[in-house]
Amino acid sequence: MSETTPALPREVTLEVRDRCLCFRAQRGARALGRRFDIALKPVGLTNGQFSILMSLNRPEPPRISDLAPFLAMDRTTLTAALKVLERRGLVESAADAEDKRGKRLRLSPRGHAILHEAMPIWRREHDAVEAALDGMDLETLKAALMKLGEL
Amino acid sequence: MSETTPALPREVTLEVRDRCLCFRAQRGARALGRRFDIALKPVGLTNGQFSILMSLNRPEPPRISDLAPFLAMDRTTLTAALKVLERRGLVESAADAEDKRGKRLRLSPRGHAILHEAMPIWRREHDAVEAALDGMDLETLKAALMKLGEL
DNA sequence: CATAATTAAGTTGATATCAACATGACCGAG
DNA sequence: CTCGGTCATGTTGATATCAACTTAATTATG
Repeated sequence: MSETTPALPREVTLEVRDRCLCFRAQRGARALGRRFDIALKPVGLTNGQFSILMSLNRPEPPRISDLAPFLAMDRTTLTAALKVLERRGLVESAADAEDKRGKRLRLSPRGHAILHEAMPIWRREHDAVEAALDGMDLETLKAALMKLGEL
Repeated sequence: MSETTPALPREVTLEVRDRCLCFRAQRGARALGRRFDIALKPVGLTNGQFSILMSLNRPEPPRISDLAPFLAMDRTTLTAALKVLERRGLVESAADAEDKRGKRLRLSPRGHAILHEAMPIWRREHDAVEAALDGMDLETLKAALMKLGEL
């Protein structure tokens, strides 16, 4: 006993700091999410709500379990998020006629309207972010992030 | 009143789907975080806890407000996360001798030990993720994510 | 058709995230 | 020295995140 644990060498920490994609992804996602949260605040949406509402704009109303993999989001997280959006009247849900286990989700008129309001903000903010990434290869970034989302 | 809101055109949704970095970053970060959470479970750490502990391994014990910008994390989020790590005895804190407002954070011996245990897992997992990104330009990805974290 | 396996959702409990607000410590101007 | 501004941190309330468990409906098997 009383065996002294050696301190984790500083070089190991620097190896992680230099390589870790997970850390960088969390960090970048937090910062970007915060930025869009602030920008979208005037219309009363968070970046996540904006993405969820946008993903509901489909010809065929999706079910929760269709959306979860698309958003790479846990199904139960989505359930909780939708509860808020339904309460606010932005999303409507109805039991699937074909399969009573399922639930079909669609944008309400107010849901459409709020997205309309949000679009100019999204465009302005997105342009600003792209400008800040000045010169970096956007296509590589987008492709890599999509790939990560499919892990 | 009763002015019918036009549905958000499908093309607008497709524009967002095609371009939105925020959506892709959240999605990728969720998937990647989940993956590391699962891999690190045997040692009892989440990806975020791993990153926080790792960022504490510095010659000079940092304060909360030094770490928050480094992690691009809200200060109060960090406070909450540290509470858990302190409770588990992985992190120790002490009031800054020079400035009693501040608090210096450092890894306990158990904190060092758990990082030791986590390292082989992190290496294996990170190698696997890099392999899955097969051929994509890692340096561009890392640089872009760092840049996003500084927004 | 009856029962087992599967599938879609919901619930619970723990942590994560952040804005808004509150407290106490430091510091500079007068 | 003291008062006003700033700084470091903490607290609260709302939502986000996910694993584990539960319920109800469907499907597959014998």
